[in-house]
Amino acid sequence: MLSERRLQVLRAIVQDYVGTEEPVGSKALTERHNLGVSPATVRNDMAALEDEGYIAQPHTSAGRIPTDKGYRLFVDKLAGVKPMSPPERRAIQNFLEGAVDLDDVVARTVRLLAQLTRQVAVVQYPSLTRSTVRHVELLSLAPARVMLVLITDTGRVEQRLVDCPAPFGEASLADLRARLNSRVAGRRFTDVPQLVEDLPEAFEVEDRGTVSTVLSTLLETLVEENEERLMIGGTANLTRFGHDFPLTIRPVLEALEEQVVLLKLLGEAKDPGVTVRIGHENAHEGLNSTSVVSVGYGSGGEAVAKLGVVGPTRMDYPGTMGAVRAVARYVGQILAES
Amino acid sequence: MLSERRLQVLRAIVQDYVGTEEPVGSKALTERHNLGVSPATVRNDMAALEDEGYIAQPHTSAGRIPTDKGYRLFVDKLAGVKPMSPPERRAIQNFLEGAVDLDDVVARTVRLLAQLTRQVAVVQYPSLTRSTVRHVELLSLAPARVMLVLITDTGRVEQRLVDCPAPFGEASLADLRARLNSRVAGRRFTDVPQLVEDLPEAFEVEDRGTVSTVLSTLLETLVEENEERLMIGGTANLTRFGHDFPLTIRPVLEALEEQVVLLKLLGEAKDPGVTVRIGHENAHEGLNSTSVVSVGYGSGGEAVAKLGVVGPTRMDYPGTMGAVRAVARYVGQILAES
DNA sequence: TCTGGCACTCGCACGCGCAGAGTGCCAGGC
DNA sequence: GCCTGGCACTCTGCGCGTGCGAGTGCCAGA
Repeated sequence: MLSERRLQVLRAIVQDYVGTEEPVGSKALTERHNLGVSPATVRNDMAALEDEGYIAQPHTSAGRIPTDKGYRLFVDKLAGVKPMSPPERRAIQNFLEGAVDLDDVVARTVRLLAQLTRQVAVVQYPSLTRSTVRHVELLSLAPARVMLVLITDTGRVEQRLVDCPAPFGEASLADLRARLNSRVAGRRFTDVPQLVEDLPEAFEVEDRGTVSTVLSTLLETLVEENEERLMIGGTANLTRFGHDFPLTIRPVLEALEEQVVLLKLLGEAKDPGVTVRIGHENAHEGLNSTSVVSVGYGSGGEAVAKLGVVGPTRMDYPGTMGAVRAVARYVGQILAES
Repeated sequence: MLSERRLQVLRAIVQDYVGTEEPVGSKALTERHNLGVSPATVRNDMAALEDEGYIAQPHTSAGRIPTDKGYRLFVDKLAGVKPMSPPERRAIQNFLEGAVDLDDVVARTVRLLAQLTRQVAVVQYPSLTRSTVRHVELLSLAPARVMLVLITDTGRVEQRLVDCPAPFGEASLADLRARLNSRVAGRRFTDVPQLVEDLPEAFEVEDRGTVSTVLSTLLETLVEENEERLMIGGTANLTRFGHDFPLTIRPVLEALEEQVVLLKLLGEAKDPGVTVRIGHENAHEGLNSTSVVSVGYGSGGEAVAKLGVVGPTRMDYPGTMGAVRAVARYVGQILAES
């Protein structure tokens, strides 16, 4: 177990390194933080911290920098979440309230997060897993062609073209529309399959094929919608990564383009609060020198999606966590209102 | 006017520089291209080309590199568009045909372009300016709340919530839906405003306010939709920019995030064929060291949107132009089929 | 008009040495 | 037992000078 002072030393190292981006030595530490002890003492503590794997030296006789393990301890034990100031909160709220539709909400959220944290922001579109169906619309485009429009309670709209195995009359279509909506409107996505299971039986034999086709398209759409979309922004902030960033930045850009990777990344965060994954804690190796700060957000009590930022492990964790948490909270409010 | 050989020298310089990324000297030129003359002669030609501003030396006694003006001449006079090989064409077609919906078409196109050109790809969503309305759907969500869903012939769906000034009955709603569709279905966006102008007059006085509100929301949506969306990809290719790229890459990333900038960029290309804007020809100064190769694409004869790539001025123009043109052609085909 | 030759100019890589920062360790003091 | 000041040591980074090589411009001759 580390003594109280050693923890303070670690905290000071993290703070200084995040600020200066340069390895920090014992002397500088005692000057900038009044720890009440001499550099020599700090040196001993640093040696101990290094033995434990919390800090490391890039090369002999340079200062120390925190390791992933060091950051982990810092985040877990040594630093809280820095709350946003009231003016910042107001700015966030104002900015988000200007949004005109869901796309705009997401777009604004991305910009906001990127600006506040000066890092790369990632925002997942509100998930439909927990969403409910608001309305299903069926439009006849041709005798054997139907357009299916799904509207969810989060305001998303998805459409699919359905080629019917047989011509389908307007009357049958209206019938299907009515039956379908009476069963699924207001219900959860996950409940829909069993709710419509026996629906084809209510129709004439010659229409059953078409009804089945429409239904299976609907189910596909529901599933597909769960493959979330997301939006990223603030990639220009990657240039602040470090001096050697040509090598670092490349895999990060590649990872950011793989939506699957990002979704998995956000998905891994299970905590109700802000989750931080540091360096090698990230499964994707392109992101081994980055940290991901993420949190769920949602209109009600339930989180319907996640958002977060990706930045260098050397980041201001308390500030970033505060910004991410605040933005998530206000986005949730906006979604609840609309 | 430059002699034939000097043009050949310029062409050789561009090709070598694009290949090696290093300033090219007179000796190397004569070795790699059999120009039939000695280095000394080439030197004279190079001096002339430099006087005319087609090439420059980064510093005294280094080789020459092409200037923007040199690339311009190269693109206009010295190089054609390199057609894709049949296997490449087949690969493009196969890849695009796997798309399930419009979003997927655009997403695949971006990936394809980025891969083929190894540069940053930008694809604009098919424009609605020339699109027509397929259907307008109105759904009653609450007594004084209507959801408006617009479906276009390109398969896009947009929805808006409308808060009505007064409660609006189901019957009136159905009436409005019918009248609206009979007027605007199949019509061009640009024609819609005058087509619905006198529509409120057909309704009872107490409903007119609501009808007007719905209509103006519809018109807003049409206009807003013309603020095109776009998708970008392949940003990881920016890392191949050059050795000094920290400074170069930053403004490019920033420009890429400003959709407005990109749209303007693509919009500037007026030619029916492939357009190339080189270095300082780009209005946005963050893109002064990049070239933009773009082309319109569309389902019919008309171009409904643009796509292109952004890369270093030192790029393989013939190959890039060929890839951009081929992708545009096949995307057009795919759109026409669906 | 082209060519070979020649002198010239720089940028760049290399080697060297120095200063500075930082460390580890040790002996002494509270 | 823990903290402190001192000291020797080890690196890295930087500035400087040098030599090399690539590339040029110019000129006289074919």
